[in-house]
Amino acid sequence: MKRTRIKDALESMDVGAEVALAGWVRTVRTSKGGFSFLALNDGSCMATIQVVADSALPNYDAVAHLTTGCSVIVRGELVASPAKGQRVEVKATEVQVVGLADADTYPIQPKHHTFEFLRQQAHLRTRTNTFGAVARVRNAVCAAIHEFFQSRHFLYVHTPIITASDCEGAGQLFRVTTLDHAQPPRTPEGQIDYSQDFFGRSSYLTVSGQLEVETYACSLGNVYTFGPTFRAENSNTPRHLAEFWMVEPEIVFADLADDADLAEQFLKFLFRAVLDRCGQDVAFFNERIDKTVIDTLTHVADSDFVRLDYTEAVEILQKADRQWDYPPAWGNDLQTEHERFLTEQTFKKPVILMNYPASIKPFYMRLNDDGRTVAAMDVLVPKIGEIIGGSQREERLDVLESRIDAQHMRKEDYWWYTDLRRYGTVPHAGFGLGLERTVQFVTGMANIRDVIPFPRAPRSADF
RNA sequence: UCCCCGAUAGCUCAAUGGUAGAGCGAGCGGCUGUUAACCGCUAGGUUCUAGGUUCGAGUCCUAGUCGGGGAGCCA
Repeated sequence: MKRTRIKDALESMDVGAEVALAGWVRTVRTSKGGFSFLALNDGSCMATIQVVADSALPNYDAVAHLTTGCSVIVRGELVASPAKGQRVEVKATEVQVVGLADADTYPIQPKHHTFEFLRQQAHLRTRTNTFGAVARVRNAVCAAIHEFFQSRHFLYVHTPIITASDCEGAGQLFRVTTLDHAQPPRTPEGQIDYSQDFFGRSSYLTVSGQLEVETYACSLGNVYTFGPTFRAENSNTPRHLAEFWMVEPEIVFADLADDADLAEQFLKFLFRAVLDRCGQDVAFFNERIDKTVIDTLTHVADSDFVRLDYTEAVEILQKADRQWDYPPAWGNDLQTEHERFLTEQTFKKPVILMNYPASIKPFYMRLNDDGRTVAAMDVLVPKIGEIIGGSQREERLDVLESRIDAQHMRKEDYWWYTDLRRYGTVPHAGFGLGLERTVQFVTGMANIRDVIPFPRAPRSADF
């Protein structure tokens, strides 16, 4: 059948049009006067369309007993609504009941549910206003990510999900193995012999596509990866997942300032795209979830990001008139309370913090001329905190190798990575943007587990 | 992993150590061009689990499980 999207019927079709709607019943209001009102949703938009079914329908008795969650196909005429609340409604000439939903057991009721409850019903929660809206916004963000980079001629690169490099330095890794856990092969020393494993060595799920994507950047120009990422950290917070999606652009013949400019343009593009294309959904979030979302998004999209050296930030924090749980000190990483103070109190807009102490950052970040800081950059936004982490990469072979040594890593594991510096090295830079944190920011959703379809977190891998 | 808080009807929540309730949802009836409609009636409970204190525990104590918030790690 050729379906009429409810969004089209509501927004752009003329009275008198014949429509064929298909979707799920949200609420039913039956009058004993011989007609029923069905509120129908098909996911194409936030709104439901009102279907008027009367007793002239041959199966009217069944229609009048529809309940929340039933699926139906409705054919009829789009007519002007005589009552307040909607421009148009559908006068049904046929209501085909496709699937019933037993009201005694169907978990989604036309009432408020907590997000904690709906997380246990993740397969059905997209039938609610909130999760339908989250899904549409997430889709819009993903489309905008590709648009932004494609329109700037960045090459989309698929970096591997499974990686054999066992020390990328970005957190705990999930091991990938086909060995028998009960009886793993052992080396003469009694260690598990991973040389007999599937890949002939230890392998893991990736924590970042950055090192691999640098190889494409250093031959094909500006590139980006966009895919799933895995961290085995025991993080139990509303901002962390064990499986999440990350966007990682890499730009060549570019330095940290170029990187920061790209990050700012990128975020503004994404926020503007959501405001322009998901108006109904964002309006819903602004009304029901976080009353500041639209103001914040608009403000961020229209204002210049602050650029601030780590060293200056520490000075600002030390002079601030407030008590810290952790007093700021040069050489320590900034605490969440510090980051939020800078972006929410001091500047009231996104802040790009740059040039962190080398001792607290990974080996691949470029050492600055002062010898004690690296060309790192974090973009901080209100409420979420760090949404982007990036850096200019160390392109000088000797400096890179000494940094690898200093962090007690094995140079031979990075032979291909250092080759990029050995042959035709170029200055380059990049960053990582957490997709879910971005969706959190634009929707105001407080818990990251509610902006990904099936969240994976410690002790939580249902569905 | 650490700190704090929580777990009672399908859902959202009440209940001084003394007979476990309400709203919503569901079923039935009434009413109505209705808007998460409205009115009435009915059904619906191992108060997370295991111990303990007490004449008596949803309530107090101990341990555990699960969930939420904060912190750390980070995107």
